[in-house]
Amino acid sequence: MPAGITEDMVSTLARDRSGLVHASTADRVTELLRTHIMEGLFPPGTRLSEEAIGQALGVSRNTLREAFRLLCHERLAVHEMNRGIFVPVLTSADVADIYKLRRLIEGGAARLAGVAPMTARLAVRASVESAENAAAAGRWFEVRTDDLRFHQAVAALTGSPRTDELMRRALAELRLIFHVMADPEEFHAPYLERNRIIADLIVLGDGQRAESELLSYLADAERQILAVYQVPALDSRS
Amino acid sequence: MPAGITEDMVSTLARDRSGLVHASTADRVTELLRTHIMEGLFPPGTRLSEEAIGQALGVSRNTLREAFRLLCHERLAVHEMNRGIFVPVLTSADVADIYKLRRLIEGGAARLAGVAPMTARLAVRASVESAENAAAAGRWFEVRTDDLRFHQAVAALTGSPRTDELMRRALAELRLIFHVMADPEEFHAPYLERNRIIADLIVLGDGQRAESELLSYLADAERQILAVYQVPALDSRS
DNA sequence: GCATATTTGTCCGTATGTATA
DNA sequence: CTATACATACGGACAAATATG
Repeated sequence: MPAGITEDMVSTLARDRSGLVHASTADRVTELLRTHIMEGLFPPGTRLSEEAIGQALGVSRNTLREAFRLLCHERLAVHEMNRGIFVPVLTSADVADIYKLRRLIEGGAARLAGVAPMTARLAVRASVESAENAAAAGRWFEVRTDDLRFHQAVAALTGSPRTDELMRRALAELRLIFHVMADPEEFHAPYLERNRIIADLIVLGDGQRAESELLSYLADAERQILAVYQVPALDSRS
Repeated sequence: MPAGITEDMVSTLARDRSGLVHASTADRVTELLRTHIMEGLFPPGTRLSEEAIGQALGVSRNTLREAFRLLCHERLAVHEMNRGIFVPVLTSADVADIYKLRRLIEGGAARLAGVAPMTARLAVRASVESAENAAAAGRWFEVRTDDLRFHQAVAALTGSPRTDELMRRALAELRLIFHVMADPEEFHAPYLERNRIIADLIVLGDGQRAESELLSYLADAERQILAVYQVPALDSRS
C-alpha cells in the first residue's frame, strides 16, 4: 500500500467494473485518481509510481499510463520525461492565471443572468442555500464544496457544455491550492454573504450588477490567496 | 497505407525522433494526428484503426492508444466503447456552443485592449496584415489560417496561458467545421475588413468598441455557418 | 565521477469480450 | 446464429534515462 492508496480505492474500482457503467478501465482509473488528487490525498510534488499504483489498483501499467496521460492533459498531474508523473506544485503565477480565467468566464456568464433560463439561475441560489446550511452546522469543508458548486452554477448560466467542462477543470485545479491553505472556515466565511448577494442579483436578472459584484469578489479572493500562498514561479524541483 | 496515412507522416515521426525534441513518441504521434485531423485529411466519421495506423506509423498499439486518449480529451476524436476511435461529426449544436464560448472568451479579451501590453495588441494587427497580403495574392487557405491566428491573438490579450490553450482547442474544433464548408474565399473575404477595424480599435486601446464589433462579427459568422451547415443534433451513426 | 539499481518508455504476444456481417 | 474482426486489458521483455550509493 505505497502512497495514499487505500483499500476502498480498489474496491471502488471493482464495484464499478461489475456495475452497468459503460466506461473503460482507464476511464475509471482516471476518475478515481482525479478525485484523490483533488481531495489532496497525494501531497503536491508526490511522484505517482506506475509500478506501485498499478499494483495497488490491480491494473496493468499500460492502462495506468492512459489514465496518467489524461490527468496530465487536464493539469491534475505533470509529466516529466523519463522521470515520471507528479502531483503539480502550483505557483503564484498559476493562481493568478486561474483567477484571470475565472474572471473572464464567470464575469461573462454572470452578465447573461437576464437571458439565462430560470432553472439555471435558481441552481445558483440553491448552491448558496446549501452552503448556508452547511455553515450553520459548522461543516466547513462542505461549505467549500458548495462554494465551488456556486461558481460552477454561475458558469452554467451560459448554457454551454464546453464552458461547463472548462470551468470544472479550472475549479479542480483551484482545489489543489485550497488544500495547502488555511482552514476553510477562515477563508470561506466572509464570502458566504457575498455569494448570497450575487445569487439574488442573478435570480432577479440584473446581469450588470451581478458581474461587477462577482469581479470584485474574485479580485478579493485572489488577493487573499496570494497573500498566504507564496510559492515562487521558478521551476519547483525537490 | 490504409486511410489517409501518407509516407511523410512516418518520415516526420522519424525525423523528430532523431531530433533533439524532448517529447515522447506518444506526444509526437498525438501532434501528428492532431494536425492531420485539423487539416481535414481524415473525413469526419472515419474510424481511426489502431492496427492500421499503428502499423503505418511504426508505433505500437499501446503508444497509439495513449495518443488517441489525448485526442478524445480535446474533442478532436470521439471514443465509442468497444467500437473504436472516430473523427468527430460536429452538429449544429456544437457550432452554436463553440461560438458561445468564443463570444465569452474573445469578447472579454477584446475588452482588455486598453490594459493589454502593446506587443500583444500589435500581434493582433500583424495577423490581419498577414491575412490581407495572402488575400491580395489569392492564397485563401492562408487567409483562413491567418484569420484563426487573429482570433488566437485576440484571446492572448488576456496574457493568460490557460486562456491561450483553451482558445487553441476551440479553434482546432472549428477547423473541422470549416473543412466541410464552402471555399475559404467566399467565407473569409467579407470578414477581412472587419478584422482590420477590430485590430485598429485594439491597438488604439478602445476595448469597449472592439468588444462590441467582435461580438457582432462572431454572431454574423455563426449565423452564416449555421445557414450552410445543417448537421442534425441527433446521434450521428453510419 | 562511477557503478548499480530503479523506473520509465516502448514494444510484443495473447486472452477475453464486444460488435457486426 | 455463427463467424470474423476488432477493441480491451494484461503481462512480460528490453533499452534508455535517471536516481542512488
